[in-house]
Amino acid sequence: MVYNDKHILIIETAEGLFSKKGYEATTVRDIAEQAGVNIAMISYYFGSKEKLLEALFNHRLGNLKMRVESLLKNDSLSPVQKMEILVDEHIERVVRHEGFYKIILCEQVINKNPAIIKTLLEIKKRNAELINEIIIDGQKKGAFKKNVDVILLMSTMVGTVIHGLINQPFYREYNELKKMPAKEFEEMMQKKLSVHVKKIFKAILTHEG
Amino acid sequence: MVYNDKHILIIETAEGLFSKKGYEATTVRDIAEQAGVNIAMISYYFGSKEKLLEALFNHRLGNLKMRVESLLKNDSLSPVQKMEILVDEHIERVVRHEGFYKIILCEQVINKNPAIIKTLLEIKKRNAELINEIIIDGQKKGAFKKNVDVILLMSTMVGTVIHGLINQPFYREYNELKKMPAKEFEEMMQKKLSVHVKKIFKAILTHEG
DNA sequence: GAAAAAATCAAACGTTTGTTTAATTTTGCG
DNA sequence: CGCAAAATTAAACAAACGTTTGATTTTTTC
Repeated sequence: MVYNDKHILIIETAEGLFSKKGYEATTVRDIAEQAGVNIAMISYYFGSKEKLLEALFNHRLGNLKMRVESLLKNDSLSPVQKMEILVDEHIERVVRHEGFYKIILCEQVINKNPAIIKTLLEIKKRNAELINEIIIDGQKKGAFKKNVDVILLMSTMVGTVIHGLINQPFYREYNELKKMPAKEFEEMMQKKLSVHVKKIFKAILTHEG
Repeated sequence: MVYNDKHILIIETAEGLFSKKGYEATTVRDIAEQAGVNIAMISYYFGSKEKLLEALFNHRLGNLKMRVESLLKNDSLSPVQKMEILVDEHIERVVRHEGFYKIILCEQVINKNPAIIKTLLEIKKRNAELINEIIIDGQKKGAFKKNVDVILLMSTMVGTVIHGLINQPFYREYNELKKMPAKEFEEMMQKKLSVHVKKIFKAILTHEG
């Protein structure tokens, strides 16, 4: 399925509403009004509200050819460097599409749509295998420890980043940063998350000291 | 507000459905049927579906007098020990009420109910201050590093644990543990999470060698 | 430029939603 | 018991939901 401009307008309008109000609480009338299209267009283009959600997942995850996958083959990078790029890549993606990753978070818990479940599972599996390859390479080179739990490592990365973003308003309040401009704060948070997660990865993976 | 047996039956039935299907997708008819009560009882007892959600948050978080708070005053425990107890306490709570913590996860993103937002913010603030006290104590005693980001530390703990639980089915598949009995797997996962998060905490907090 | 296809629209569709009503049963108390 | 309060019920409520219809406009194709 290839989407034209109007498809994408509707999809991304829906994305914004789904992420703010949740999928179920968002009505097709909401979406149509905010996108400036007739209500019937959503069924006309996508078939149903649920198919629209599938289309959103398709739009955001369909061509997810990770830049990162090429660097795996790059022998000039150390396992540690590869891990750092992987972390930054993930953080950048979640920051750029924060709304969508909030939707994923909720739909992972709630959703029973087989197509969406399958998509998410495939991505997780691919990421786990990618990370595992780097880890095994690092272990062979003596840089990484034995007995690394790949899924727990991923859970920490994904969980830390999305919770860091969800906690942003609380972070501002707790650290008395309410006056900081949004843009500046966002960049600071991205940098802090990057340093934080990398530090965790090093602690779990490497024999530092 | 004090809840009788029927209140609690309805609240906990709703909890199960909310956590599986989401708040919006769960109907009061679902709840009434599964709880074995008449549909009108929900409005009669709680006023509305939304008030029922508030009652659930009240029920689970209202008397959340942390066992943990007493140990803070306990001078016979080291800061590291306190942190370990704190981590285990959190994991145990989330494992025991996995459904409820899934609801929190989603409602944090979606919900705009002022009472719920306020409750969650207060708990976060109290937890942050509790953790911060332990950290400051650990720093004074020379056991902990300077410049610890409390909110990021919390985000890692909370995010890792809930994502670990969400990823359980994937964990089983990826690690080929499908045949392991549910009970045994759950205990293993809880133990793994405990070790994993504690390791992270030590790496971020202490000057290990 | 005429015919065909695609896009857009207002209106209506049947369902389902949370909530309320009004009648009835059960409970608690003097 | 007797009576008031609480609990429970089936039925009805209006509102909102996702979707469809059928007419109309716009675009594409030859």
